[in-house]
Amino acid sequence: MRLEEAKQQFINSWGAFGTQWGINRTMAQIHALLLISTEAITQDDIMEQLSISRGNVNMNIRDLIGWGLIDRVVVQGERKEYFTADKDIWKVATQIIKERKKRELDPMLKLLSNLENIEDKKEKGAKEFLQVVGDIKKLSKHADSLLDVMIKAEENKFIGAVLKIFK
Amino acid sequence: MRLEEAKQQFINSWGAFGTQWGINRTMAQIHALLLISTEAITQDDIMEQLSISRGNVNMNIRDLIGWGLIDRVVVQGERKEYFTADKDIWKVATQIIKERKKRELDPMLKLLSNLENIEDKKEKGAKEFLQVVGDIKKLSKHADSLLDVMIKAEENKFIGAVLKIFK
DNA sequence: TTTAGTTTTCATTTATTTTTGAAACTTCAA
DNA sequence: TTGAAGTTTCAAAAATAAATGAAAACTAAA
Repeated sequence: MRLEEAKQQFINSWGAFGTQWGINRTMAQIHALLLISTEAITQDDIMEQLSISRGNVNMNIRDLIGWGLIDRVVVQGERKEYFTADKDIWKVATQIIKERKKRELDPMLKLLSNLENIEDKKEKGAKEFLQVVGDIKKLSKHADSLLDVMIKAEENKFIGAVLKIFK
Repeated sequence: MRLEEAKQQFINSWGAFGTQWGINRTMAQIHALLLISTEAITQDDIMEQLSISRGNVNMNIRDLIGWGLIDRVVVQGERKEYFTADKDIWKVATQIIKERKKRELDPMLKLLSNLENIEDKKEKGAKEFLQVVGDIKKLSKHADSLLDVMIKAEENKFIGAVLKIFK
């Protein structure tokens, strides 16, 4: 396989994996493209490389910035905006974890706490319901703190050194 | 909030969360319904409770069985098939991890190894590409073994005892 | 066998998500 | 100011994913 072919396959497969994880295919592809771009590139570059429309590029870039996965960079003497992605995969992973935690785990914990507040706790089946809800909540909380440790590892020198095995 | 309302909200929210994780909304709802059902229920029960068609129920049940999340059970003297879900949330989690690992992580590792086999490794940009691919592969492998530990914990008494803190 | 009850399949339909592209908006140099 | 270069928005179109429902295929009792 040649380099260009491999790059193309990386972008396509990354898009396909994204889909399975509930991430927009194009967003994943743009991220993939930026990951393997040695220099910052423009919206026009992305449009051309992925054969997609300007609007599509623009919206997904905005999302990716919202996820903290890519950055705008200013190039001296250039009018156009350029974009880059952080190449440190561990940082990418912790950033994604951080965001998904905030967007999904936190709301889930809130929901579960809510559901525990039913009035008729003596009702038939209430015990079983509360058991399941409580168990999911407990597991979610453990996952939450486990992920916190991983995120902190990125920010804290000491934990980072300990967890370096995983880098 | 009353129990019935809470159950309904649990099912609906679970479906919504599923969507975000790339899981079919109905599949997640059926699983939720079975999680909070004290007894085994039939396809007709599910159709009625979730207001969905027979075909839909049937296909999603098949998928859920494929994921190892629900089981067919035979009820004495009944012609119809009944279904139950394992209520042990830790088992549910490890089962999902196990399956996603098999369906997604393994193929990803295979892809990445493939991409490392480019012919023109001296080409401009090849070094950076191989760096990113290699890094993702490394991280994936670490995630893979970390998840293996978690899965093993479910099957191995000793590790299980150690990780009991997370249950 | 036959047949009534039950499950499965899958071509079509429906719903949801994503993409497009043109207009509106912004920015900045002349 | 003006206008050209660049960016953003969003209604409509296209693509994709999911659901329906009726027919086919099972299954077990009569």
